Amino acid sequence: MGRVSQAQAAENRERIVTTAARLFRERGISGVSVADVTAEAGLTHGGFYKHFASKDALVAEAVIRAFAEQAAALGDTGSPAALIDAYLSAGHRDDPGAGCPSAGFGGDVARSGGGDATRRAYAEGVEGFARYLAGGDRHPADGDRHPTGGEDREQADRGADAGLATLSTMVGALILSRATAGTALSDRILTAARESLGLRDVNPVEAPAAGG
Amino acid sequence: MGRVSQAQAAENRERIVTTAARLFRERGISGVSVADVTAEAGLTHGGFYKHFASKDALVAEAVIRAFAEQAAALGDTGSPAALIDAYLSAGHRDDPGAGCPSAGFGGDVARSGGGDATRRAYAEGVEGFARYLAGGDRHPADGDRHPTGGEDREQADRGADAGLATLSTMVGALILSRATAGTALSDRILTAARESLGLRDVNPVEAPAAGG
DNA sequence: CGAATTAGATTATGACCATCATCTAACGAG
DNA sequence: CTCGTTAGATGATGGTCATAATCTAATTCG
Repeated sequence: MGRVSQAQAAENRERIVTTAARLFRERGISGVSVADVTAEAGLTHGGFYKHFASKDALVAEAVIRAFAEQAAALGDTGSPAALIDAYLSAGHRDDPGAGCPSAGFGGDVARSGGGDATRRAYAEGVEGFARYLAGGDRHPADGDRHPTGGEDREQADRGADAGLATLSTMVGALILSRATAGTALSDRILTAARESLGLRDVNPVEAPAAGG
Repeated sequence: MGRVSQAQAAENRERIVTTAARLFRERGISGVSVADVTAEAGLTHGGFYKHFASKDALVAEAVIRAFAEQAAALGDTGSPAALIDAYLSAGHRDDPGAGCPSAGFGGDVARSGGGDATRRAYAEGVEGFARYLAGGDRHPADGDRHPTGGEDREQADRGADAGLATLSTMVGALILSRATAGTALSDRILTAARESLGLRDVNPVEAPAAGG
């Protein structure tokens, strides 16, 4: 139809980004069309290019949004162990649309899906999440910079690298368990990764979905 | 043009599968058309359906082929440490077409790309590779069955789970490093995973491409 | 040698896609 | 109240895709 209030337009744009962040993680970037996103957001595809310059521009914003959602959810999680517990769960495996963007976008971004802005946003998000996993006190949404001073740089880097290794295990296990979902192997992968990361398997694989 | 000898036809089919196994890993399953594959194999897309029932059927065969190639290459590699060394290298990161199928097909298979036969082939390949990583003496191409007897089942499962955790770290690091290629983070991910898996970093990230 | 077979080329089909031009009606500034 | 602005709908464009029918010529078998 015709026009809509600025507030309504902003809300519509917001809904497009949020919907895209979910759909792209669920079905992959190339598996979701602009029409899919706008339809799911309750619009037609016509007005899309009044809001975004291209599909790639939306992808970049969706990646940023997904990492922001994850960062916000991380604040709610208690210990690192609790995070890993939720991350390596059947719930998280079965709900990629609300799940970890590092895992959900990884394969597509590797094939340069979404363009350069997307790649940069993704790398920043991964680095922030790894820093959080390393026990860094910095909020993961703070960006991609190291502590400016060189004082405890070595210490920070050591921690960051431990975070990157932990993240690799988590992302790899999640992707493998998703790709083998429905087989016995899928649960075994989650359990193996949980034990490898120090979770004595109190409550095995079943657990609620992780925010990221 | 017209017809071709049975030997030539078999060779053409073979080349289609081999080409597909490479292209799908490089650009993703949905990023490669039937015409792309046949053209790269030196044919036109017309005769494709004389060889395969559908694109999905080709995908399933390509997955099987990729895992078979990997299994063959594993025989050449020396120690497990040497394998991990080659796996978590810049060369492997930058050559996905010849690289690990567990990582290369993971994202696409998770979204049910390729159909059920593909998913089954993928799960078998992953399990075989994990068993190899666990130090299992069984050749990874042998399939997906556990030792039939229950005698050392627990021992075997413990080893298998260790293999699954190691594989998760390797696959996750490879995918993350590919998605962040071109940034400093990419190399740091590989290094962190190497150290986490017990490789004292004699020769850092540079190394020849891995067969798997 | 001759006929049935069939690999591969040509061409067509129907579906989908990103992007854009155009239309229209409501919003918001004056 | 009025009119320029613009969100969003409609519809078109040019492209790509998987799949398939048809045609051809070479091969292989009798």
